[in-house]
Amino acid sequence: MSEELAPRLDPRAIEPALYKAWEEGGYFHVPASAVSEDGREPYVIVIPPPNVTDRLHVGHGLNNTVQDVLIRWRRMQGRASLWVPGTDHAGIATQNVIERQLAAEGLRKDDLGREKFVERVWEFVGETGGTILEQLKAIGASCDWSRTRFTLDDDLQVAVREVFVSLYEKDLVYRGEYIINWCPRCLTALSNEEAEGEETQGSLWHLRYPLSEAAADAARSAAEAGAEAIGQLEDGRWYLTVSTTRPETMLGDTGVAVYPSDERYQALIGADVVLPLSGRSIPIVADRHVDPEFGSGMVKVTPAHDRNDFEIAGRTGLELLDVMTPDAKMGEGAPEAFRGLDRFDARKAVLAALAEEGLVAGQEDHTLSVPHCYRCHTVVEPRLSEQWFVSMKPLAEPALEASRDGTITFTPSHWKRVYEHWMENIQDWCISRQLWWGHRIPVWYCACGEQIVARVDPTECPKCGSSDLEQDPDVLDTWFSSQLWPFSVFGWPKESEDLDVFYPGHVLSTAPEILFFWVARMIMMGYEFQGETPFTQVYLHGTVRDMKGRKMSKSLGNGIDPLRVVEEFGADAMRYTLISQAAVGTDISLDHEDVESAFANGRNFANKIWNAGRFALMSLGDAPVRPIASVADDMALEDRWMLSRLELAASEATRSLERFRLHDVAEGLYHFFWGEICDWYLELVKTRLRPEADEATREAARSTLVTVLDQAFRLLHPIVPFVTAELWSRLPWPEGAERPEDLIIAPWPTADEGWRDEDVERRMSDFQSLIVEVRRLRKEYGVPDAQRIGVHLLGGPDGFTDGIVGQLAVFEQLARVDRVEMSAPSGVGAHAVLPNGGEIIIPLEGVIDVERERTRMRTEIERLDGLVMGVEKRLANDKFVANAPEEVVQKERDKAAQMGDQASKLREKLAGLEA
RNA sequence: GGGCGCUUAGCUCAGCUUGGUUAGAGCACCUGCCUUACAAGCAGGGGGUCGGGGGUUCGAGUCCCUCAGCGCCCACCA
Repeated sequence: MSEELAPRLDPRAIEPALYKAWEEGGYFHVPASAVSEDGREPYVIVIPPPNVTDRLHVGHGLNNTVQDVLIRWRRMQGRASLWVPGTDHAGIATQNVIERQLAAEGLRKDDLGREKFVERVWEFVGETGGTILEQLKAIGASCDWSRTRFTLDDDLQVAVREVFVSLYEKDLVYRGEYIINWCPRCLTALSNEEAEGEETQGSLWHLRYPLSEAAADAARSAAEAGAEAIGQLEDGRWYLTVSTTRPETMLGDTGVAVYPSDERYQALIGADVVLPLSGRSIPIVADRHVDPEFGSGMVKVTPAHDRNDFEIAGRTGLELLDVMTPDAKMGEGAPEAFRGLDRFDARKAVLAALAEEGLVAGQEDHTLSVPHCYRCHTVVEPRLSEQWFVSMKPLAEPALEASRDGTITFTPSHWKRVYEHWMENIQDWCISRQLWWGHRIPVWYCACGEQIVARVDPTECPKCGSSDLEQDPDVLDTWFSSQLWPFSVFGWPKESEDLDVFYPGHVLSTAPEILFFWVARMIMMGYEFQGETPFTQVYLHGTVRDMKGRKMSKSLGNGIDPLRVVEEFGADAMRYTLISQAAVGTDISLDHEDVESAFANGRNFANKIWNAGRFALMSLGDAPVRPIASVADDMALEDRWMLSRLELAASEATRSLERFRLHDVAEGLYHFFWGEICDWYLELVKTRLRPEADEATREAARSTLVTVLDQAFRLLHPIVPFVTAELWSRLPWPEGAERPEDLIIAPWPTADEGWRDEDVERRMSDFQSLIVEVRRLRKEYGVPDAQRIGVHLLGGPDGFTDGIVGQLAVFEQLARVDRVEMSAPSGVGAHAVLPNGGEIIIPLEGVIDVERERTRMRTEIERLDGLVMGVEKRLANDKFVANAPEEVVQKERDKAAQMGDQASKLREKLAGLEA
């Protein structure tokens, strides 16, 4: 502590150097031997790998701060605390970025060809990939960087193949032609999770389909029987009515369905309909999927463009007719007049053509959920297509059980139900993607018809011996590789000490958005391939939103750049601000238009810590510090109080961390440091620390101060690592005590020193209320700050006034008092009664407005009387006394007595004033 | 259509699991202070019928029912 510290914290001056020192000190690196040889208990978090192309946004800031807080805390607890970093190749997202780049150059991906395109992506990823990991360092993330992985690394590719082939061998991966979600812009299949429904205001059109001549009699009798959906056109033809929200799909209709036992239409089952615009004859079939209560009770069936219709066709044998091209234009199967039209133009054209023929029966407003591509937001088109799927039901069983039996816990707990509901209703997962960037599907096709699914690229067909094999052109859904992340990062399927030691991990921290995409699938894969869960605690934090409650996003332009926040206010300020708002289960809102005030709280706190540390270091000086135990006899009330509060703060912080109550940890420590250490302790010991103070009392204060700051910095370190580390390293150290090498590994306070002392806390509380009351009276009567006053103290519990005598010096300083007397003053004065019954009277002849003082006292008496009355009413209630716990009743009695006492003292005083 | 969550000070939110001091915090606001750690600060203060209604209870912000408003998730009603 030789150099002067700046009066204002400059994070840029300390943060980069500290981070570098930690990294070089090897504190982030955890080899397997740390566990296997040292016997330390592991604590493992595997990072949710951000997309390689990502830049750090405030959501990452929050998620990674949460993880870092947990990792740093456990590290200080002596755990082998490992945080594995890495990035995800993010199939569609990354491919889209490159495609946009190409578009800017006037190119399309086909101009390059697959190989060149993939090369180009690798090049891009090589240049910018991992930028986000570098950015994580700026916020202080203490990852084991030596373990950084990428989901497309060679050995992770081995893992992906092993899983695909192994699932195939277990009949859990299959290929088939089904209706899948198709993005006509990305030109790829999507999983159900990747098709995000969005409430949209659309229309429901009612269309008339003419029936064949042969069905006329059946139609007439149905109409006469009251079937409203059946009618007669002007030209005499009979028609039926169907409804749709997507009229263009009618071009692909291959049937009309009714509920099997729907009496209205029994006669029509088997009859033909003449599909308008196409002129094709399509049959009326019976299928249980139809809800006879809805609409006309008749449904147009478009098997190639609707999932339900596809299933109806499967049951009834209706034809599949694809009328669209991959980019969602009307195609081959559609009547010539419509070919080449975009689906939405075709919708208008179809409606116009139908209207011309008098076949549009009506249109009504209809809100429906329209699926959009989660990457490019294009409306997803259900499409008949041959794809690879994972059969999920068998995989879900152990993953569901793990939640039910509590092996895995969710914080906040309500996500447990959401997770279980999804698992219970799980659908098969479409995993093939018509993209170039990703894990290529390890399947080869031979001209002889053989399909080869292999871990290693085959050179010849095992059936016909041909070497003319073609690999499946598709890649796997990006989540197929990220679901293996908790064990693929440790080298699986190779056996390794890392895997033995660090799997399973402990906490998975992420946003709820990817609960199904990722978290659920990791759990399933963990059970399938490791036989146990990949982690036991799932912590789902809130979303960062702007002041209007909108999610922060690039497209809305309402984001906050966390690197700018770090640059301007420091990583500590950002971390504290985010964590202090991260109450379990709630979103965080920050004002993107006023970043300074959004992070002011964190910045101010970091600065407060800095200044308190600066003051302490200056006051402590270089002289040796005595061990805390050796100064116990010389301690003042505030020293004992401070140590007692320290122990309370430590145990509360630990308890909150264990329950992921990070918001409580942050606020609790904020209050402890600012409200107790700074506002009270430092003020109380200021004079005792001066060189001219009595040696014994000075040394007791010095030892206590060093102890409390050392411990407070440890408690604060996980949240605000930089400012605490900088100050901690400069703290003088008690003689004979062992000094940890760095704050980052200093043992976490255990709060078991036996410093808690309720009597001390109560006495201190009396003393604090005395000071606050004097200050309040001074203010109330307008006594200038500079003016010293005299104070008379009366009454209070036994020992109260004696205690004050011991604290006279600080009392005089903190309350700006120059005389304290234990007697009643002769003249009038400002009067107050303390909670413990003690009375304060400040003689202020000439200053006091007697009338005002009376009014004030009357108001106070009234307030107290009201309270006492309430309490007495409760005490008079036999049921209360009988039912309430003993201590509650006792508290009420004490309260009544205490307030009654205060009131009567005021009354006495008031009488005196009035006389 | 199901499921879940939210509604507490001007703003953002704690507190509800396990009912029991006079309901808290940060920011904002008002007043006085550049008191040699800190004006990004210090000291003091104002501000809430805990969304409406009903119920259980000696006692409800907390538990139950109900209504209203907001939000999220899931779902194949054409």
